[in-house]
Amino acid sequence: MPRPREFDLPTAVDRGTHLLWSKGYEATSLDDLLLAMGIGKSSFYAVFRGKRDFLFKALDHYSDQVVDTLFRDAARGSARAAIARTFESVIERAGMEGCFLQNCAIELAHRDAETRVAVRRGLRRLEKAYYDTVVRGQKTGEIRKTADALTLSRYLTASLNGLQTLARVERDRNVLRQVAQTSLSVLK
Amino acid sequence: MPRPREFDLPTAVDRGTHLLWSKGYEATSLDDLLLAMGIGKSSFYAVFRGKRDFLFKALDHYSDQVVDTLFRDAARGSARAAIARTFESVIERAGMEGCFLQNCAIELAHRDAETRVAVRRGLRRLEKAYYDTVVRGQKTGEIRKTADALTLSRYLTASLNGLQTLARVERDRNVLRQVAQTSLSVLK
DNA sequence: GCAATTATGTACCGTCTAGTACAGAACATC
DNA sequence: GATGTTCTGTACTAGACGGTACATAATTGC
Repeated sequence: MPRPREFDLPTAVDRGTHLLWSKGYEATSLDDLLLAMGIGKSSFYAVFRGKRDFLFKALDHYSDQVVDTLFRDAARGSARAAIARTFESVIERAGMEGCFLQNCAIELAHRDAETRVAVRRGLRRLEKAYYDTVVRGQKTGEIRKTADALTLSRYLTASLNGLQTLARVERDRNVLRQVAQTSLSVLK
Repeated sequence: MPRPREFDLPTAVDRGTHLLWSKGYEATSLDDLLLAMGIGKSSFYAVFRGKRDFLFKALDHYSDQVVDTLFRDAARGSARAAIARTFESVIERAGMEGCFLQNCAIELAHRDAETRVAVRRGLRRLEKAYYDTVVRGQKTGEIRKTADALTLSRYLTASLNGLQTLARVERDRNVLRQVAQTSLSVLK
């Protein structure tokens, strides 16, 4: 009975997410968003309550993906190397759009409780991925056992975000690598 | 001959800076800005070329102040304690407006070259303050001499920004303190 | 008090904003 | 092919946006 929608919703969400991610929430107009998603206004409002509502969907969508991307193949091989790879991938993308979670944390979280919750949920997932890897590294002896795994995972999450900030203005990848190396030296 | 302006320019700049700092550039309208600064449009455009021009003035103004504030009395007493105090003052202001330099780095730096330059200049000042303190600490033996002072100062700048990000969504100050302590453990 | 000069308030410009209303097109069922 | 349902393009709203133009008010030197 119902006519099926013409566009692919996951694809549209993915495209819209990337736009909010790279341009920021306030700087992105609804028309920008629709153009990037490749859909019309009516279709958009048929699925989402508005721009703000879409932001939460985008944050969830991003959170789903980022951990998978950063921690691909993290379960095998060296735990320290897996963690180092997450830092390296930030360095590779220096000067680009950064981390959507951090962007929203900085732009919106201090004045919007709902966004704060969504960002926190995403950062917790990242923290959890670090935690699992740290625990594994502590078992194999790669990572010192004198430090609390939970604290270390939070420290790594914060350090990654610090590196992201620096990567916005610092183009010299060797500088970023030295900073990353210093951050990771805590694990030894 | 010329009629003197009615408002105090430094005060107006300071107020405007604080608004851009707390609300973000895109989310702040020119009218918001004028209201906060307590001046009219004509007066504003008589002094600044526009909203964007004011941003640069605000960034410079902020950069002048933030280092002074964070490193007040940093030259005397323990160097490690002075650095720890900068982290502590971030923790005290958890959930608030964060660091204007980081905010602009995240919101604007990747798509605006001029802002990037202004932010980098500000972060370099912070880095320099850390550098001086680290060098002093290394002389007194408080901070290990095996690490390069310049790298350490960059690491501290990045770590402070990482803590700022976490402080946007994490209200538990003990968690933030543990992360800060882990960051500072690199100095030993 | 007068003229010269400059700061300021206000009205205005065209453009863009998020969001709504609605007509018509496209599909599934029968 | 008719009918009912849903999707989608377009026109529209009311207001906000950054920025400009200009008349008026306020101060100075004389």
